[in-house]
Amino acid sequence: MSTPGTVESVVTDPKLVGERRQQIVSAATKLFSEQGYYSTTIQHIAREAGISVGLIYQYFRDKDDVLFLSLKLVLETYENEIPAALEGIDHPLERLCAAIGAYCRVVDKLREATVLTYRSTKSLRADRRIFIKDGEIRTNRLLEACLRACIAGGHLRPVNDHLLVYQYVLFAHAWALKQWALRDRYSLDEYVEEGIKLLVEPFLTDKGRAAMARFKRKQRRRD
Amino acid sequence: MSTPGTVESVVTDPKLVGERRQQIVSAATKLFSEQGYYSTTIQHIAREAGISVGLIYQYFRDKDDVLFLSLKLVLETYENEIPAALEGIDHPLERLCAAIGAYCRVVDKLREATVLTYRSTKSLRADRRIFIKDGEIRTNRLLEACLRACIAGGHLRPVNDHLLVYQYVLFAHAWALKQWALRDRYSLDEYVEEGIKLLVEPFLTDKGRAAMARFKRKQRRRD
DNA sequence: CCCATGAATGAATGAGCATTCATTCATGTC
DNA sequence: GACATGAATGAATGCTCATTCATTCATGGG
Repeated sequence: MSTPGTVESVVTDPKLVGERRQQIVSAATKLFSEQGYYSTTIQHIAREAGISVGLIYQYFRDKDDVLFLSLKLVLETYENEIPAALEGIDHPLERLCAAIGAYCRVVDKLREATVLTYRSTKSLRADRRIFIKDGEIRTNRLLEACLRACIAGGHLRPVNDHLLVYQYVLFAHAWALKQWALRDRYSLDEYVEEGIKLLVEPFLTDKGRAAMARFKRKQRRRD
Repeated sequence: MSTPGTVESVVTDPKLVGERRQQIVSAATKLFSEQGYYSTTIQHIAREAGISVGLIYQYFRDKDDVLFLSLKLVLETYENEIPAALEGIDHPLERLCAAIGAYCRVVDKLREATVLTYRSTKSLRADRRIFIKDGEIRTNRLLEACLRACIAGGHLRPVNDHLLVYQYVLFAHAWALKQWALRDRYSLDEYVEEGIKLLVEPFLTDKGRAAMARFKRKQRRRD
């Protein structure tokens, strides 16, 4: 029982389980994000979700389970939305920029919850912590693939792709982590644009620079 | 009473206060880092420090106070060690690289405690949280000054210095935050070197590139 | 209409832990 | 050596939760 990625429920109807858990996790994520894991009580969560305390224990074994599914949901959103944003984009460079932009936009949407992953991953049981980290690695790979394609296509000069991807990730996360310092200096779009100037453009080859200029013109026409 | 940056003590002898607090904070930092703030009890801290529970309350008003001084110590270490590492270095570029290297080295030394600042700053009372953030801003300014000097001296081309400094900070913090992913790929020195390749070298002017080459030769001779 | 089954409730339990404080200890002073 | 002062102790207090479970509610089939 209790494989790392799974959470057990007393209730059997899968549809109901899905709905109730969604309801509980959504309330929990809000409260965990605002006040942290330990300051949030099961009674708070129940009130916020509009259900009784006991009901939570019909759908989760314990509080750790609730945190786990909350964090898992955040990571899954990353894993879903970034590929979705790349849909239909062909040029490697454009894909890379889109991926960075998408990452930042997801972080923006899940600002509080992203901070939560930094604050609370360590509060999880060890096996689940690893599970969550794997999710992060999977997301990184999405970016890494975009970056590698740019290098392979000769649009970016060869660089330490592994580390550069980390910089992209950190750049996106910073939008949530350092919100207090960035918020009143940049809009989200400006932030992304400046990020690309710092973390993509310096590595462009001549070929890449030409392609990039084309996109920028195209984009300006779209605005 | 209780100005944000101060902590009150029942004990009056300043020397004793300094020693005991050091002893308590050191134990607390260790435990907070390992298990988090809420899972660490005052009784744990007392045992780890080899003193009684009651004594902690002679030197700290409450548990929040202990966390606060722990975090404050980390920030102060940053603020002290980075300038110390720049001592006697004149060339702006060399200062910038030294500052980045020093930052990474402090993070390495305080690896667990640095993670703690991310996990637990929000557990502090609001006014103290601001105090801690100010400390971070002050540290950033150290780096910003180095970076600006490089630009002013024509060694780096003009860039968004504010954001680039954040990338430096994140790069250093990542050494602690993403330890599990970086540890077995890079030694600390390699990490710093690769960081400079990604976050400094791309912005070098011709003049800067020449200067950089000189330092590298000098450094190789030193090894 | 009567049961059986699964869902939902929320008061009660009990463990854990921050904080207090009555007491003891160490020292310096006269 | 008696006293005063400040340090140190750790058992006791009281509060805050996670978790349980006896009970109630809703439904659907017979």
